[in-house]
Amino acid sequence: MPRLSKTRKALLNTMMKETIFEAANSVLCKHGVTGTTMNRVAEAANLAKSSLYDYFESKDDLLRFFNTRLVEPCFQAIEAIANRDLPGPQKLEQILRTCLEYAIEHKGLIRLLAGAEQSEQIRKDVRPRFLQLLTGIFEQGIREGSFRAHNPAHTGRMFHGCLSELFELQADGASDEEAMAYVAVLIDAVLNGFSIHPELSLKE
Amino acid sequence: MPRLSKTRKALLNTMMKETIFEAANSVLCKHGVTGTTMNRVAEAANLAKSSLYDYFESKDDLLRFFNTRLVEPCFQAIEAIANRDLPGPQKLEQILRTCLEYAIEHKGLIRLLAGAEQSEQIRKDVRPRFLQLLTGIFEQGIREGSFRAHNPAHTGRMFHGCLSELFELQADGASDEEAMAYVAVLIDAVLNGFSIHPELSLKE
Amino acid sequence: MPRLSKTRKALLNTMMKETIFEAANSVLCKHGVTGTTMNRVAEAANLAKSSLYDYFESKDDLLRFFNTRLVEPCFQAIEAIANRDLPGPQKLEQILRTCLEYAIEHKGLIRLLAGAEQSEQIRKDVRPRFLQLLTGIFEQGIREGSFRAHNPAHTGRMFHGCLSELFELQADGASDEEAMAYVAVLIDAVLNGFSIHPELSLKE
Amino acid sequence: MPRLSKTRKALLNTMMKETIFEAANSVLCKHGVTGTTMNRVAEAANLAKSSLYDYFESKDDLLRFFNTRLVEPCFQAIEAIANRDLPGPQKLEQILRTCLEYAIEHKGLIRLLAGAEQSEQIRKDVRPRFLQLLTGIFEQGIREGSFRAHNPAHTGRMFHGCLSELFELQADGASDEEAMAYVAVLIDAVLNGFSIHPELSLKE
DNA sequence: TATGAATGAGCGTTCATTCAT
DNA sequence: GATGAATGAACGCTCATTCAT
Repeated sequence: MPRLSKTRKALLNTMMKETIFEAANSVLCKHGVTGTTMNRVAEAANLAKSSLYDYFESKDDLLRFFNTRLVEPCFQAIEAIANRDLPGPQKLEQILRTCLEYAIEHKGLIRLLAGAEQSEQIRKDVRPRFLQLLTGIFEQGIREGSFRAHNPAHTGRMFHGCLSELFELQADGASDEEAMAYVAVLIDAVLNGFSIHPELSLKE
Repeated sequence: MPRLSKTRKALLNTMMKETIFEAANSVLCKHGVTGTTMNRVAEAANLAKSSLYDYFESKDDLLRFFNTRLVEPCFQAIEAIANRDLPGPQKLEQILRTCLEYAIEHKGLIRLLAGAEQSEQIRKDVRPRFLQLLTGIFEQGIREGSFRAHNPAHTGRMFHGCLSELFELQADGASDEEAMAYVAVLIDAVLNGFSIHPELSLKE
Repeated sequence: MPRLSKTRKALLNTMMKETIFEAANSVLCKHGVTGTTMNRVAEAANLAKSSLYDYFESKDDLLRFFNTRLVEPCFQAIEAIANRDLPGPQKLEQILRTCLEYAIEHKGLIRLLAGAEQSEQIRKDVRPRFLQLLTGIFEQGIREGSFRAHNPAHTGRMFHGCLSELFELQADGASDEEAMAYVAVLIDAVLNGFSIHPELSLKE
Repeated sequence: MPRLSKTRKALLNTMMKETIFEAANSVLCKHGVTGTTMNRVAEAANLAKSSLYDYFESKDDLLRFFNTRLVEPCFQAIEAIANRDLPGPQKLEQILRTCLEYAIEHKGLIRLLAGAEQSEQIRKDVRPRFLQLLTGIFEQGIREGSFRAHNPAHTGRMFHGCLSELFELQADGASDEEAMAYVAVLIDAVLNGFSIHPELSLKE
């Protein structure tokens, strides 16, 4: 039964990675990125420190796994939305809702993405791609005539900032309801702006 | 002459703190928060490492001083704007411009406020106060009839997110011109929204 | 059938040791003594790391096996030469040629015997016996009247030093031809000395 | 008195380096190059491990200090001899005597140079230079008509091998008298060869 | 007052070895 | 008999902090 054994082996390996990942996740939630040391992860996983290295090549590798498991799926869901045949504003709305779902489900994600101590790795990987994606949506919105002709890189960035605050909000311990309310306001503000009679507000 | 000597002492102490702060600031700009070690600060200040402890109780204390010297003045300038007798939208605009000026002038501030390595301490101190202040402005704006009646805590948060991106932008190495352009778009978007005919876009 | 099974067992055991040895040898050639880790050996042998311990008590034991398989045969060939009925100079010549052959054939031997990372174990085992053997040959040579009446322990040691350089030369990456040339010079020098009119060179 | 203080400082620093060096030297003698760990050195020096790094940048730096303090002076003395206006054979003789002196005085040198566990660093630095130097002397000797026209790189190498054995001899715990005797034999052998009537010994 | 010297806890990583299955 | 999982000790190194002078 070498096939079975191989399968089993792979499965066990995957489960251990998962266990360690969860341990690391809990450490991350408690101590932040900087405080996530191999020592603490090992302790949380009830393993010898050296055993971590049987499943992750290095600390970097372990952190990269957070990308794979938390950030990347979320980002890909976002990317899928961006590629749909939808008007820009609705894309933004759906992206927001997706982020909300992820943030509610995976609390660890928040530590990773909230400003305080983002993993350098993740920042470098994801941030530019995300900004570019948002820029694209704003470009589309402008083309469609639904958005004003602002520099889309800048409006994209603004939207990104508002989105980050969603994670911050949750990192601050807000309830899921608050997070949902925040998203609702954000959606409305994107579509309708903050201001009443906006085109007049500055001139008068 | 105990009084004079006391005064002199206090003055000297203040000057030394200043010297060390500047040294630390230069280190911060070059190496980031994590890279700001007591060793490097001492070297930059031309002082023995142990002498730093005569003026700052700990590294944390030193970092908190950045709050006092960089973040706090900026925040107080913002607070002053918030307390002026101005319509909400204009307050936001002036706050933005103030932040821009500070960020351009004090590059160390950026390292402190942006990205992966923000000082946890500073976050905890400033963030809630800032959010509250922005909330107040949005409340005022709603009262004045210039802003829609969104939950002002949420719109404040959104604005904060957009503002954070200003620091991120600069941490990414953007030119001052780009930063200015971003601020201009942000001001316009706050006032006029992203969308065209916003009040219709959702209904149709 | 205990006897048969015992025989078979012993045979299998021997074969496994051989397999592991060959794997270790290839690792040794590639990575040197220090770089020969149990992990690498196991990988090269296509065995679990722990299985190595079924055949060798410890890493030291494994390294000692190199003695048995590489060094010892070479040494015994040398010993055989020493025991032949030959004049001393010719014994030395044949020993040299034998060493050359071994070194050319078994590159692992070189890693074991040359340079910075010689196996301490092997040194301790082989060196004194080799020195003694060479001493014996020089004694014989003196008795026969072919060598000057130097302290044979010392001349033996000198010869050993020259021989070591053969391995060093190869460890430095010299071609087989160079190694042969070195041996040729060494033979000639032993027989004829470095100097011309040697017996006069000091007196004049 | 800044000048005095600076001098004192430098002196103390030098003395500490010396202390650590001696501690490291004792560790080296006891445990060999591989066994010379920062832990052991610190313990031998009665210092915290981290304090070693106040005087040496790294373990490599510490080992390089052995070069500076033990190997290099010896090598430079040898180099000076090589550059004197002397016939080749006498150069070799003087080099031998110099090595003997050094080896008698600095027992730590022996662990560094004897084959068992030479420092890789030192090997790479010194060995080729030494071989080249010896080659030069043999070239000169051939030119002068005192040495046979062997490939001088090879005879140089042979001489180097004989010299190495001097250090080995001492590492084996031989008395200074034995070492001297070895050198005497080596000198005589270089000048007069091992063999009697050498030019005939092979032909007949 | 200022400092040089020293420290201890902790970091990420490696590796020979053990043991239940 | 062979293995995967796990371990503990040690490695080189960093850094905030302390203390006698």
